[in-house]
Amino acid sequence: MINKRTTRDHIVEAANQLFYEHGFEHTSFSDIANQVQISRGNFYYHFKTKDEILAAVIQLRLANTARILAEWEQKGESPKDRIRCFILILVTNRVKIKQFGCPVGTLSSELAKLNHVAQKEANEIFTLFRCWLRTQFSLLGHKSNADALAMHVLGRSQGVATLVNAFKDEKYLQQEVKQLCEWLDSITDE
Amino acid sequence: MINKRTTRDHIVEAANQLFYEHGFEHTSFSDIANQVQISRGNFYYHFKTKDEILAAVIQLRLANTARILAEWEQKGESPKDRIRCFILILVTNRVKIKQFGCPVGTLSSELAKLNHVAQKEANEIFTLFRCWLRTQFSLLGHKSNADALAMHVLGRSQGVATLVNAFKDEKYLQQEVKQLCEWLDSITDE
DNA sequence: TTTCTGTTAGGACAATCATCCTAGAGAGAT
DNA sequence: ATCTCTCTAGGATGATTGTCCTAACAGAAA
Repeated sequence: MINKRTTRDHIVEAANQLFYEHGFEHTSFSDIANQVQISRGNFYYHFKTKDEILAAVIQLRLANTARILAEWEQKGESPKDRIRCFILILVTNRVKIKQFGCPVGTLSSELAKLNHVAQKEANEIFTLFRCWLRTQFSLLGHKSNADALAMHVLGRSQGVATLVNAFKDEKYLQQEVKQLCEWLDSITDE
Repeated sequence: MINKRTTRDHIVEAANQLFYEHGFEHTSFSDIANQVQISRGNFYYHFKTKDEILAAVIQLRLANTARILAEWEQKGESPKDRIRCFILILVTNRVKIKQFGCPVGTLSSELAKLNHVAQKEANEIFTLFRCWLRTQFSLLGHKSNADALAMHVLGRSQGVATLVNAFKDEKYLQQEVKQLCEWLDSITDE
């Protein structure tokens, strides 16, 4: 029972990484099986279809995201600090973003093109960030337009991730992060 | 010669559309052949490999982009008007963006994940916009940071396109476009 | 007519894909 | 030892992929 869970976890973790680095469609059963060092037959025992793996990967990402947001909730003293934590993931994950873009945004747009059933679930990851940011902006006193501000920050991050991925320009990333932080300052202390 | 809409052109146009709507990898030879109503054999006469079609599609997009930028150059009276033209493509193409995202950004990130050889050529489309915007900001008197401003507008647009595609929220799009235009005003008249 | 050249159709090819199946290993219980 | 159950391995399946081949067609040139 314990052994089953670990193998399954290994599969989901490998799929999570490969879906991010090579895309959902460009990742095959064999790719994942090779990464985990198990046979394709064993693989099938744990997941009947590719969509099942995708669903599991999305669940994993949702859980990881929720965990990170909870951590920020504790770490950041003020709502402003917490929002800064969000902005700074661009810096923290810059190496991977340069190579593969934002995991949330790229999965979302890939599934949109495939017209995939899991599209909605994948976008829930966006929604987690959105709601969390909205809460922080509300706490900052921007109750009336908290959602718009949340979407704004989310969009700015997405844009930066896309262009950093295209141009591999770290200076641009730093510049935009700085600008975003300044924007955050400008709407908080008045 | 005058009305020379050759089979080859039809193929490239169909591929251009399908690559945008379903992605490069998820579009097969058969898909394109079906769309153009020709046989796969005829197809092969015009393009030996899938990468050749991709290269042709990118060339088509580069030409189309250059044409549009030239049009804006003539239509827009001031550099500011021209930059506004760029910002407003989000509104003009909002229906397609909602469904499939930005054609430039999504192709770029897909090819990045595939580690495709045509990655660089695809990013040239971004570069066309970037250089054109840079020129406009230079003409506006922002010579020293024209490139940063160009990248900023480009990034904001990309972010909006990604989130509109995910959330299908047209009100958010309108709001961000308005904000971008206001930002443009704020850095021009002082 | 015959010949040549550019174009088309349709099938063949090996490779790869997601999926499915069966045999068996290993451990624990009886 | 036998039985049972979870887990694993590896091959088979049929569909689809990108790629390639060859025969036939059309129109112009000879």
